[in-house]
Amino acid sequence: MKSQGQKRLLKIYNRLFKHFGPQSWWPGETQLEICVGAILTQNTAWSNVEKAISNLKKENCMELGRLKEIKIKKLASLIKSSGYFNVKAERLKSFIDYFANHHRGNFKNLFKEKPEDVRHSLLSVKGIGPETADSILLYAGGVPIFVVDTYTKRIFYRLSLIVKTATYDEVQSFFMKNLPRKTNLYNEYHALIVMLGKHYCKPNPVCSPCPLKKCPARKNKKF
DNA sequence: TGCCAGGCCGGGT
DNA sequence: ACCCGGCATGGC
Repeated sequence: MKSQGQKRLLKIYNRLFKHFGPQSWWPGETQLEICVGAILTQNTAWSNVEKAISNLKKENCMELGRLKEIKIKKLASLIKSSGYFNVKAERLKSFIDYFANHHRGNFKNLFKEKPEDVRHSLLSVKGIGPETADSILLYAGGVPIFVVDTYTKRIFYRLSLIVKTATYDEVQSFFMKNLPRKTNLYNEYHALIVMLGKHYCKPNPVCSPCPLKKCPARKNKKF
């Protein structure tokens, strides 16, 4: 027996999927690249991250050994376009150190632990918070865990499905309680939410062509 | 031009 | 336990 919440979330998903088509995330070729991208895109437009990733590749630095050796200043200069380049260089380094030291730089080793344990240890790495950890779990590890971001909160608050003050964990469990635990569904759903958010769901609600017709922000209501 | 972008940390209350 | 400033580039 499906609850109202379950039906509503699936309906929204279907509408977004129909509108935008399959997203086939993550936009990265390797598991390492997904992790790097997840850190670089923190509070940053993906277009800025792309340049940084292309710089890293150009210097053959999208590779564990090189990332271990590279000096922090050099790394920062390569990822400049992604913003916060000093903190992000530190964060990349702390992830790389953790990954190399605890898992011998092998993703099979990382993901063979229980997902809760992987999440917990990722969160203990300085610079990796819940969204980055969950992005790594879902998109690099194929773990069925729902990724929450600012768009998710904004959109589903406007749809009155969550409260304004809902925490990351609260929003995540709302989705996971109301959706089947399917990696592919979570993968596409989050990607579609980002797509919607980028193009239609700005902080200042002026969203007339938004495919979610029930969203009150279409009428420029204040939130 | 100011606002915004696929967060997170650390210090202060 | 919350709250807030700091971190920074690039696109519109």
